[in-house]
Amino acid sequence: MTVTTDGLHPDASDLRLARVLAALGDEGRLATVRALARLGESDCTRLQADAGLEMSRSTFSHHQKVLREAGILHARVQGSQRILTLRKAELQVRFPGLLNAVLDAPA
Amino acid sequence: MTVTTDGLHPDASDLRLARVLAALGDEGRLATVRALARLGESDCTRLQADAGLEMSRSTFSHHQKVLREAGILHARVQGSQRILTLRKAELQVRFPGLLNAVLDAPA
DNA sequence: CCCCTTGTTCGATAATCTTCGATGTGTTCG
DNA sequence: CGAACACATCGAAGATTATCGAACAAGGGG
Repeated sequence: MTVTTDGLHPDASDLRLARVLAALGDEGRLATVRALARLGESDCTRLQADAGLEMSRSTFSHHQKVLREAGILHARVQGSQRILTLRKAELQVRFPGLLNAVLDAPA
Repeated sequence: MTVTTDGLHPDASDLRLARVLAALGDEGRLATVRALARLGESDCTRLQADAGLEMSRSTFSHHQKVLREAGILHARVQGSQRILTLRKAELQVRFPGLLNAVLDAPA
């Protein structure tokens, strides 16, 4: 059998539209997603800086968790840091055109 | 001169992405938008029923206001009722592909 | 082994959102 | 005019979310 979930990231088929939209419906999280799209991948510290977010580390961690639990980004452990990536392909399969529309939209 | 705003609906150029996404990031409001896309246009009472929303009239009015202030739908007065329509064209110009992606997405 | 860095989790507080019933406003109809 | 209808708005209660600092866990380097 194929294990499709790790308990941290929802399975691609479980992504719920309202939840994805709600996660993206916050300026800070939207900036985070845009920055991650530019960077391709990044650790948390750099991503927060690149997104221009002045908030505590714990608050950013919270927002990152919201994005992760909505299925928008993926985190993998690399040494002492977590490398974040957008789940572009899976989002495209489930909600065709959605992420691109968001990333291409004016600020 | 051209009057572009009526105080109730944001101007097309003022639509903010995060606000639009936040407005859509709620199951009830999402169902409302989907139903309105099917109906083309509708008064509030019928739209609420068609969207399958069991909530008080005042609560629906509140959600309708959130959608309107985000620039997603338009209300015009017709006699004693308000006729609601999606601002499809304006959304398409400002955020190409976004509304279609939402409407075409699986529930 | 200590310590610094990275990031999460917890507990508290503040802000925002949801929901309702009551009330108000304008419309239509008898 | 008066009742019935369609919605909006107000004010309050409850739920959810945002935010922070403190405490915690895991890695990497001296």
